[in-house]
Amino acid sequence: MVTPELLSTFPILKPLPHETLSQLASLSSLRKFARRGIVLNAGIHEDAVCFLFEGRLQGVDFTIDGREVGLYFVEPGDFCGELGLFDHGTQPEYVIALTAAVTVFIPMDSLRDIMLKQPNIFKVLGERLAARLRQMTRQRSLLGLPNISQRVCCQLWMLLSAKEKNGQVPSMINNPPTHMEIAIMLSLSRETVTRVFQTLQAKQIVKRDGPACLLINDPDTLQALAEGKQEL
Amino acid sequence: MVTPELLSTFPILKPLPHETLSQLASLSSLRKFARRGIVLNAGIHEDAVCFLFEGRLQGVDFTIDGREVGLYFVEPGDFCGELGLFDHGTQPEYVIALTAAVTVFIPMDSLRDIMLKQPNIFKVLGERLAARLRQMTRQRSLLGLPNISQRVCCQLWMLLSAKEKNGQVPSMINNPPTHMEIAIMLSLSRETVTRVFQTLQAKQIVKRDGPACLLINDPDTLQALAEGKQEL
DNA sequence: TTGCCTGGGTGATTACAGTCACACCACTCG
DNA sequence: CGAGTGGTGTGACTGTAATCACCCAGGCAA
Repeated sequence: MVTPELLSTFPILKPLPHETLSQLASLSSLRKFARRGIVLNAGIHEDAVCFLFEGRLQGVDFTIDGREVGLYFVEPGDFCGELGLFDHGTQPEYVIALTAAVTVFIPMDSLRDIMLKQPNIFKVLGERLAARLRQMTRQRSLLGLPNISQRVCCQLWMLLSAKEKNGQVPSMINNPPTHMEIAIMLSLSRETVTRVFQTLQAKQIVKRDGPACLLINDPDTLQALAEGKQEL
Repeated sequence: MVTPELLSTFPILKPLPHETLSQLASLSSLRKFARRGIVLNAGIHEDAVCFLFEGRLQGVDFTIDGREVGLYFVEPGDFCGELGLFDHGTQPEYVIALTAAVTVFIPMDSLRDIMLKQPNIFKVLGERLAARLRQMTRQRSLLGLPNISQRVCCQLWMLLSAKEKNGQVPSMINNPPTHMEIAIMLSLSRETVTRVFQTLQAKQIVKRDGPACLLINDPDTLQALAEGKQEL
């Protein structure tokens, strides 16, 4: 079902010897999810790490009063649910499928064994953890912004890749998050996000190009807005 | 200046052989900070990890518009600035002293060497990173709460130790954060925090016991408020 | 003693984001 | 085909937290 070749498409597993990959592959399982499917459950000991092959996932938490909170996105080639590798703890947040998704579940125990034996893998996993922490810190400081349109613009700006920021390629966001998804990432209401987008479109700063693409016409202005140098 | 004995008071360093500790100690330096002193700078490659011996530190970030954002506290025996150990990156957030503080700075390179040689230390550091990630996730979901008093109560609840929550010891918070410090952790204004505290005091749920201690008279009600089961 | 600073307390005012209520459009799936 | 659904667009209304302005008490230094 899962081949070593499939596993080696994931950057983090690529350096592993073929033999190890074969072994891992035999233990892993391919799992598909429909849109809105629950990939990982919060609060329980998930026994596998989830590698994303196709689609888009999102880590979400819920406040005590049941409100959804968006934490991060998972893109193809990336993985999630790895925290238990380090501390044997429970999965801290839910992971849901934003689109139909194809994933590979690799048993956590096996992966942990490999990680402890292969310092380079351990190292890469540590780096990943560090990166996630950095990302959360950035996201947290976003939430501190009192100006709401700035918050939205900042989030939009963070969704752009480094390349696009340099103007090396025309800026666009493929399969952009829905207004609702942006809203829960920023602790805003959906309507508020819609209204900000309306203004951005009216000012020709962004433009919808079909439902699956958002063109950023004027990245410079967007950046200025994100940095609070300009008012919307 | 720094003795191996001093280093071994830190739980994470305790398991290290005396020889290693001596070596580390000779490379480390003792640094004292006044209240409001900057312990670690954001955005630069800090070349040491900071271990806290006495006092209380706080990780803070700043939004683009200069607003302060409280991230986490560091208590004696704990450390901060360890992210670079994993990814050689820059320090993501500032760390400032909330009170006068005594710290030991251990060079990051030496610590990284030790960590890579001693898997058990690597493991503990990984656990720490995981714990911080979990804590940030909890804090993030706090910020999603639309009801402001609930947010404050939830934060207060998180500041209580597990023991105190079980009612094994009388609940109190020593050297509680100032209203301002709570405000920046929750993205609120100082006045709003004060008003919530006023209400809590009027309802005998909490009580000031001098400037250095906050008594929690009624932990159960506090918990109910934090969980939104009760309105303030 | 007199400042001076920090932390806390309080009212009046106001901006503004949430909420609710709809309408609209593009789908897809029986 | 129509029904249903998910994403979006918009107005009216309202609650509420930020802001501003001020006061007070305690600690500390000169």
